[in-house]
Amino acid sequence: MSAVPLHQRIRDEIEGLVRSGAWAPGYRVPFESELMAQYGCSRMTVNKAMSALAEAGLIVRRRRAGSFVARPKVHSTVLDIPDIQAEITARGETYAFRLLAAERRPADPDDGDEIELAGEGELIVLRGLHIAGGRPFALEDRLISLSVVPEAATADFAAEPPGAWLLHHVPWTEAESRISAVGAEAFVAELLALDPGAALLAVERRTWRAGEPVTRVRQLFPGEAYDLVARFGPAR
Amino acid sequence: MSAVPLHQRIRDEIEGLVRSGAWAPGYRVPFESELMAQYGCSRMTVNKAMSALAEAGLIVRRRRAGSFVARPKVHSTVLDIPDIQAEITARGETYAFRLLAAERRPADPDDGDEIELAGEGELIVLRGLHIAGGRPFALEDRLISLSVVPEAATADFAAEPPGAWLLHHVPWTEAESRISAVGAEAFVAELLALDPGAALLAVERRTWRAGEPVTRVRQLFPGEAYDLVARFGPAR
DNA sequence: CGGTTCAATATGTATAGACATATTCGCGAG
DNA sequence: CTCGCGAATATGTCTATACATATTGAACCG
Repeated sequence: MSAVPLHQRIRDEIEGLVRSGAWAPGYRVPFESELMAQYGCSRMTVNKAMSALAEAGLIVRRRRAGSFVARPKVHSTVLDIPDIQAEITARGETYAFRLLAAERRPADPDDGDEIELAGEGELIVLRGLHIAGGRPFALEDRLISLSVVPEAATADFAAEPPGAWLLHHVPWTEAESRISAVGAEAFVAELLALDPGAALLAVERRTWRAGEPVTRVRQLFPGEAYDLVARFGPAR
Repeated sequence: MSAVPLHQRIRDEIEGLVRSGAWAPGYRVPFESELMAQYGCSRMTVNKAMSALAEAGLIVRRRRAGSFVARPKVHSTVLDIPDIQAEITARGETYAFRLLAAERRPADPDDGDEIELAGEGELIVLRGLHIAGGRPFALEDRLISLSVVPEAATADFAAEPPGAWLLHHVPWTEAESRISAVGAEAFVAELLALDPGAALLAVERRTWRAGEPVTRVRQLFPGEAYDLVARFGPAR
């Protein structure tokens, strides 16, 4: 009853192994000859699957060396506000992250976001301030699921901001962003050194890895300070 | 000196014909057998090119019938705020567009945006208000290049808002969006029925077709009224 | 010891042929 | 005239084979 063509099945299985993290970036995917043996098919069939994965950017192929799980480009998924730190230093400004609060605890049973992330397990709950050129640049509130990302328990988010840390440690995620504009509440205005009511760009992003919720972040940017740029067109 | 493989060349040439609009949506692409003859190669080579185009969503293939230039899904390019009208009616609210100003003229020689769009030719310059459920929803300022889209000269933008009209008449575009938050100026606040200084979501989008600039639009949304949602992940 | 050459190897491209499958068209029966 | 069925057709999948090309590692030589 397999209406699924073989090259598709090979492709899907490898894609699953990559996206789930079972094969980390840099891992050497089996050679075409090995996959031929494993699936009992011809090289062209394996090749079709692997070429498609390479075109999709999940693997990188090198003659004579083999095929490897790609290291996702930091800028991969457009608009992701990929890495505020990288963004700022690329502009030539100094960057700092001030961790305002950090705790580890189970989900608040009244908070849907927290329950979705933590399940029965625990969360990391963070608040921090991104600082560019000495001036406040963004306020960030973040939740991280410890059941999906146990390594987060021992990460030092004062040294490496959580966004950057997650990008480096949890590749191949999917994300959904909601973007809106809000006026600054009093305590936010104070933290960002703005007048109360000033226009802020609000970004809320939720991220999954192979269907498992990884993190949820809310970021507030002074409206004038940040332009979110998204470009759509031919990938190559 | 063609380091370009043949299947890639076939793919690129067809992609160019589609993206430039030379082959409109619905056009029947030559059969594999015809392309075999045209390029003097085997069917597998043609097939590789066509399969890739199909996967990229540029063409649709139907057994026995042939291959056709795809009709781009309105929602294709994420985050494009594709069609405000469609968005609003999908929510079950009534939609209206009030055209506040429309003119046709050469580019202002002091305005870079206008010159880029018009070149030596003329522009359509529009201002309009999107209205949802009887209340102002967005203010839109738009430029359209008449040299790239001559049909725009005879379009009735009071009947069909310019965003929707362009989506239906100029497929296969690329776009770049800049998103920020601003406080409402007095005249904007009045048009949108808000207090001056209220937080607005500002979207500026520029669109190209095969490298030619098509349109540039600035839209202002009441921050609380609109959530821009962008989702990133497996395309299929 | 350093550098060059060369052969081994994994992927890249292309071919010809075969059979499967979905869809359409036309023909013939009712 | 309509319905159903079968033949024609374009794409979908897969095989076996061949040669090209980039890269690596090791043998070889100065």
